[in-house]
Amino acid sequence: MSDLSIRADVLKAIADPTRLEILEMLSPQIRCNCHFQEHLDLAPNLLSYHLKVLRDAGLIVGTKRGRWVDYEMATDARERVATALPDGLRS
Amino acid sequence: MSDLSIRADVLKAIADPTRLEILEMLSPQIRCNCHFQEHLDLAPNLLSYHLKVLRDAGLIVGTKRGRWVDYEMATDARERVATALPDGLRS
DNA sequence: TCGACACTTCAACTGATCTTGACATATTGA
DNA sequence: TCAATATGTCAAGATCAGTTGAAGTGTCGA
Repeated sequence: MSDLSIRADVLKAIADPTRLEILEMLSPQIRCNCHFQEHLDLAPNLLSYHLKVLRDAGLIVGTKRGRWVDYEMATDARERVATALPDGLRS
Repeated sequence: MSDLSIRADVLKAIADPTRLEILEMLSPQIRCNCHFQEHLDLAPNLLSYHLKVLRDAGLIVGTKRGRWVDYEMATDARERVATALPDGLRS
């Protein structure tokens, strides 16, 4: 996997309206899956899919708590995104 | 078109290895299409397609110069991307 | 231990995006 | 003007991501 592909994958993970909304909700709070469920008119399995894309990209981390899962932004999420962006577009 | 979709579209435009490479080449130089042609082992029409995606997203601007086209980063490209990013991931 | 609940995984479908090849346009130099 | 060059457009096919419904896993309380 080339460096460029990895960077593209991180950006692809963010480049979706639903996932943008999830990420907004996680800045800077920790949220349980059920919170998204309530606010995002989305089938539970579809929500699970989008969370998995964000997890796989290393942008969020999920922690099981009983029968729930809490999600939070990964500590290096911001850095990951900054690295993925092309030089001239980093703010 | 919702705000989230627009933001997602800007990010989608960047979220591709070829287009990331094009954007790198444009930071901060102006390049003619032929420059990409030389450095990006890509069919000319395919290159044209990727440049169009970036143009449509408002991230680059093309200027005809004789039979060539010069491309440069749009002046507000950085701002566009910063706006598209979710709150917690802006650097 | 059983059923309900929260969440995830899987396989199939659909629509979007990427890629290709053929063709179109516009500019330059012979 | 004509051929060559640089770039762009179009339509078709291939590939990938999002969505759906059904089935699976693990946890809790009765």
